[in-house]
Amino acid sequence: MTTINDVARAAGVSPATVSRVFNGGRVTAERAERVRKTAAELGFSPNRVARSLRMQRASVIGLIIPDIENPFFTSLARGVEDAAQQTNLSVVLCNTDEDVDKERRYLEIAAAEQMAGVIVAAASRNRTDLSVLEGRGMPVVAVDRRPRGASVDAVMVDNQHGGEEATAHLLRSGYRRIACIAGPEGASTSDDRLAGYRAVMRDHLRETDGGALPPEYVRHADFRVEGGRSAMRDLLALPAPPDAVFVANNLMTVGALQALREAGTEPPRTGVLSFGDVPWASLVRPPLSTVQLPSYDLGWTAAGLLQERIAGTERPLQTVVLRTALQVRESTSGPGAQGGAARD
Amino acid sequence: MTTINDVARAAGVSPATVSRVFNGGRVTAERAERVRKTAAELGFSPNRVARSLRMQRASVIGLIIPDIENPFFTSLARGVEDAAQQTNLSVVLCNTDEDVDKERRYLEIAAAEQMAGVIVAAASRNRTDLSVLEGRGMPVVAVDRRPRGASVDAVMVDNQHGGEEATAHLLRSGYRRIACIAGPEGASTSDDRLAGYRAVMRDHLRETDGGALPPEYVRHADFRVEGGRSAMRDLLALPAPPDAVFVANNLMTVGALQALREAGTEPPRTGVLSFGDVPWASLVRPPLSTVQLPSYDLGWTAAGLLQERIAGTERPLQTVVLRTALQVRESTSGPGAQGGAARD
DNA sequence: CGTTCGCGTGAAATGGATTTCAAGGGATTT
DNA sequence: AAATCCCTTGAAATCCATTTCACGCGAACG
Repeated sequence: MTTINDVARAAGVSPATVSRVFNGGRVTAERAERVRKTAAELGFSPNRVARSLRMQRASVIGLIIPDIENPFFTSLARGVEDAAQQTNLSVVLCNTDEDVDKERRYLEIAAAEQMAGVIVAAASRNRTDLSVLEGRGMPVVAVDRRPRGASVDAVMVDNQHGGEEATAHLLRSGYRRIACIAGPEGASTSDDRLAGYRAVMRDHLRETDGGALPPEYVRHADFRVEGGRSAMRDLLALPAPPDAVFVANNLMTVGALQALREAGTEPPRTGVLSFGDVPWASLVRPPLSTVQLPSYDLGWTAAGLLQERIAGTERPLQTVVLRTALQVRESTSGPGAQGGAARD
Repeated sequence: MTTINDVARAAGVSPATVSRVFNGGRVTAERAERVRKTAAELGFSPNRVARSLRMQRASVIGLIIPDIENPFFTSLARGVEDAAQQTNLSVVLCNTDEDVDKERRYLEIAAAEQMAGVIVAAASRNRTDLSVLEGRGMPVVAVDRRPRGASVDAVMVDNQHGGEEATAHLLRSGYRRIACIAGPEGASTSDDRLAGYRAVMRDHLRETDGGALPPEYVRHADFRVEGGRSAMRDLLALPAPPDAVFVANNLMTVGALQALREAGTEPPRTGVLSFGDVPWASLVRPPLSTVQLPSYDLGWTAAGLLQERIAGTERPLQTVVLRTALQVRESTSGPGAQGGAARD
């Protein structure tokens, strides 16, 4: 491998000068040209490891996500990548598999590799511990979930608003007995969505004198396919089953749809509104309305904040909240569309 | 940050001894214990950057894939990751977006970061150039596609066999006019699958005196959703449209299904067999049979080969070919199942 | 004309771990 | 008792780019 010294010798200058040529130091034009030419001839590219060691910082940022197979996170990753490319930072992706231990290992690696910064979608709000990084003063941005007690910039989704939007849409479509399959209790991503659902339902019931929200209409599951499926089964087994359901994440929606199919009451007979885009939603028949998460923008924005920090800005900690967007996909929506026909 | 020197001073030994304690050198038990204790107290962990610089090799392997949003590659990534974890190598993922330039940048980064090795699913068989890595003697394993002219270990899928299996299954299910939506001409992953299709169809037609395979039954598309959709539309517009189609990758299958839905001839009226698992296939109604790609094992095997190379084995270059597995998912399969009923 | 300022330059220090080499000490062999 | 050997240990070299510091030269200024 050709080093900076080889280039220096060949060009008849000192290594310092070569370094300056590549890093914007002051060098006379004539020399700079000579160095560049020699470097090109020798196929020199600076050794990033040596540079990182000296600079105490690598030109790599870490992106730590809990589930690489969830399209939400891959789309987020694309956002980060595209934003990072603008400053010549490269992104390395680490998949924690929702495992706090695995996550800790990756956080340690990020620290030990002296990455320029880390964007982390925490595996757990309680148990994820960012102190390894904070202790070293490493720039960190949390996305989607902000670990408790962490003093970091964050980019979040307006989950409550999304929950409201989703529930309101189901009401508008004519459904009335609307249930909710929420995520794990205590997870803020789930609690906020649920709060949005509750708020809209409460208002609606008050206006229509509809009584109270049946407590059994709220189920907690684990954000996974299986959990959504069994929660939906439970709901369908109720004496007064719901005519629609707001599902708090995409994977559980897949499960809920499976349960509905088994029971033969698929949408639009039973309304389904998913929080988060269901992968390949176009394949689902009929098409499903969803609350779209701004996953790409989440990543893009987080990368932006991180780069500001890396550049050394001193602005106070910042939390950016991005809104969801309702995507209506039903051609003929509402319980009447098929339900009515079935009654004939 | 506490360094190896801090530990050495605190423990009253030389840095060399501390290094030996952590890297399996010979140190008397009593001293080793003291060093370990001091290191723990000081919270010392070796600086990976410095280590990489000295060792001329990082403890990281690069995994370069063309599309992080394709479940095939994410599953492959999981395989690599799980295998790598066993030797304390960490995996960094780079997404090339099927873009040869972006890929080249990542290859250069891998070289400059002195990664221990690279697993690459090439963006292009012709234009991907691994010489940056080969020049430095860096261990490389190709997965899924082997770039032309590269002297590297490889792990491939038995694409021809998969194509045969798929086509034979459609025949067994009772379909006769079977078309094929292949990938881009020249891509080996596509050509081999197509070859499998052709071989089985030729045999079948010969046996049944069915004449020649209509050339218009073979369409080439781009391995993407849109391509699959328009290819399927073209097929349906033929004077004698096929009654089944073998689609050469998962994304095009999604497109083909969309086109079939538009035309109202969804499976099983028109048979569909996808090469590669269709994501969330359980949502598709009715369930789809697929040729399962051993994506996870592809990754796992590649990581194994890579680790052998990293360890310095001298065995000759090796290509491992993994077989596909037909996954039958139809409950009532074949054109008669619904087609017959419709005729009544 | 002498001083100051600014700029370009190279020598050398720096970052932190690994590894070679030589030396020292204890045990074993002759 | 002397010679040999093996094992442990630390000093110092090494990996390579960046950056500080000091020097020297030419221009500008008093």
